[in-house]
Amino acid sequence: MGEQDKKGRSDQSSPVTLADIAKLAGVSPVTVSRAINTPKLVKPRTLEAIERVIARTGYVPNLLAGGLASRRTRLVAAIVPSVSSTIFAEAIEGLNAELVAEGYQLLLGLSGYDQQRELELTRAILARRPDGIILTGITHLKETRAMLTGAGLPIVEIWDQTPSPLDTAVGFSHFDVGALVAEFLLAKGYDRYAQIGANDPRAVQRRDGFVNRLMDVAPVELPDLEMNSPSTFRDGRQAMAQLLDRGGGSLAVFGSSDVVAHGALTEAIARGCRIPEDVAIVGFGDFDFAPHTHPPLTTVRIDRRMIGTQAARSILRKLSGEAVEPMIKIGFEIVKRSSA
Amino acid sequence: MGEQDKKGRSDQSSPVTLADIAKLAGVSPVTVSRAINTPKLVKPRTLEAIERVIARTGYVPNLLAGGLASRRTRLVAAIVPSVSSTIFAEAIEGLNAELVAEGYQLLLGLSGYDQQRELELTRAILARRPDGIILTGITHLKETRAMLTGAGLPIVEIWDQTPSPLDTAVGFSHFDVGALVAEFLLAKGYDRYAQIGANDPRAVQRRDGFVNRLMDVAPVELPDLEMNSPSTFRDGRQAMAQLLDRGGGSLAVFGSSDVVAHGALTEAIARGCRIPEDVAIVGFGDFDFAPHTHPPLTTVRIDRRMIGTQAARSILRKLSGEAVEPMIKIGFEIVKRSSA
DNA sequence: GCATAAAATGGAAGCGCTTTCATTCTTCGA
DNA sequence: TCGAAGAATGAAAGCGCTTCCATTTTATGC
Repeated sequence: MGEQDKKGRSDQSSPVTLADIAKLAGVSPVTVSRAINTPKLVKPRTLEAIERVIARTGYVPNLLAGGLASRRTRLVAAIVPSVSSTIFAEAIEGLNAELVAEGYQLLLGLSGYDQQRELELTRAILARRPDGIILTGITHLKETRAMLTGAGLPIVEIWDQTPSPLDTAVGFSHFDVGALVAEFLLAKGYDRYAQIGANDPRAVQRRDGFVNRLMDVAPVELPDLEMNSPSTFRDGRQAMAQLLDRGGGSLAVFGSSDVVAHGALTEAIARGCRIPEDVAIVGFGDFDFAPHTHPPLTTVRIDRRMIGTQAARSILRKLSGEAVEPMIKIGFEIVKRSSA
Repeated sequence: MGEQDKKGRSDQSSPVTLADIAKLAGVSPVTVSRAINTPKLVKPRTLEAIERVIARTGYVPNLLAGGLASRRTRLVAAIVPSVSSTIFAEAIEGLNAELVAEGYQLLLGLSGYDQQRELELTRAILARRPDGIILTGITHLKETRAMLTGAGLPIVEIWDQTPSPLDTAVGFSHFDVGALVAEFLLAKGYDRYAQIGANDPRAVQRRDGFVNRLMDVAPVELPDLEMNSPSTFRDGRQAMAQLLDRGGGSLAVFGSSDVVAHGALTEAIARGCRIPEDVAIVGFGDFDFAPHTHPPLTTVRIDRRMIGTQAARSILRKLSGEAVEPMIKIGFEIVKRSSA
């Protein structure tokens, strides 16, 4: 079992077509099509006969042909930076669950935080005529935007908030997250405030919100390091080392993700700092490990999965002709543990 | 910008077709097709003219039509249990990178460790006529196997090892992993040996290998808990609690994943056990957090990404008519840290 | 300058399905 | 028993591309 012809002939792939089923069942192709797509339009007796033939032959409809003819592919595409980061993975899971329940399939694109790649992916994806597309973030290349709006399909931008989405957006204000964390830390009172973070647009927004809120209180220190997204444990550790080397009083740090915050935390501990008296750290994302770091990490929680769920619903609703609000907000909250 | 017609008319989606381009460029459709797919068959002058028209009109080829006609979709599907577990996410990333480089797209299916869902996904996926398909594991429903072999496309089963793959497999022996861990723990000498794990086929294989190797030395204890995959931190903690409650001497535990091992470790620490004198723990997967647990987790490392990479290569090679060895083995090794 | 091979191009058919729109069966009230 | 309305079914066309083959153009050698 399982010998695979190497591309040679005898490759009858799916020899059985809808026409074959029709012939075997003694009906016309249209009827078979209806039996599959709109069974209630077919007389029970006929339906049963057709289903029997389908089962017997192992017929698998060709959705390429179907999609070409009907202009509906039941395919929804999503472009995310990465999937090995829990943050996007869970959104994908939520998205997928919702889509599958409605008979849609997920076409995945990974952009690696690269807008040029996002553009190429968009082109490749649009070529498959998905019924809808989901993008991460609200900053895209001009060409990407043009291509997308020209394609005339439902679009959802996730993970961020904007008054002017391409079509629809599901997310929250990263600026507000930064401000909230600043507020939180401010209430506890530290001598120094710093931010450690990556350079993707959303992380930058969080930093800006943080900096902005602290503007009148203290300058926010930034480590002198180039940190590309996704930032790593090592990044966090190095950044913290730098901050600590500068000396000064008690330090409050906002990390652009739990990963980087965990690195920072580890460095602080390694240097014997007392947490959170000498050094306080707040992360972002509430990753799985956050409750289990030493000490447990205070962080910002977002319902990641819900982002995917809502994105799917937006698309699905649009496809069924319902109106959808252009901006769906997702909540966030600080989860207080021991690191701050 | 961005108003989305609600399914109404005026939905000319992609108004421009290959025929339009042909007309505008003053050539026949065939020539445009060649300009896109096999540019070297077209005279430079003509090519340039066509490309200009394409750029000007923003033409995006319809791959549904293309795939239908050519019987090649440049689509590769992958079914994995989940994507929010790093373990599969990284394989997906590796897979995707390799595919994209060759102009292929990834169609993703999430089975949630459910074979019935795997079957449904397989059917839905096959309907899109992918050029190849990747499945997780080597145990599938009879119907799934039948459908797959009948479809006549390259198949790769990943994450496990087998002498009789459906077509090709990329992975390693989970049984051997279990045996290796047993060996490792045995060398250190403990009074009791236990395994904590999930119930997916691969986790079970790891347990069996572990149990088998220890057979002549000591009975391997198992907690009395139902643990569905993916097993959780909480599962690990509870399981360890149970094992510790039973009393007895020093204990060596093999967890079916780093997550569950981390939970176990945490419980042991919470009870004041000395690690690794009183309790030793070995995980599986070498997840990102493994070096950062307290104490750092000893575990089994696999090149997860490479599994994806090799899977993609297998498919790609098959598609280009090259021969591919039916079983590609991926190495694994114990990463010794402080927990064992 | 001409025959010949090679390079470019085009015509026709068809991939496997769905969409009108038309036709044939049923059902049911009068 | 008949006719009308509704339920089932079917015929034909076409979705947008590629394939196969034939035809035209260009380059090459003598």
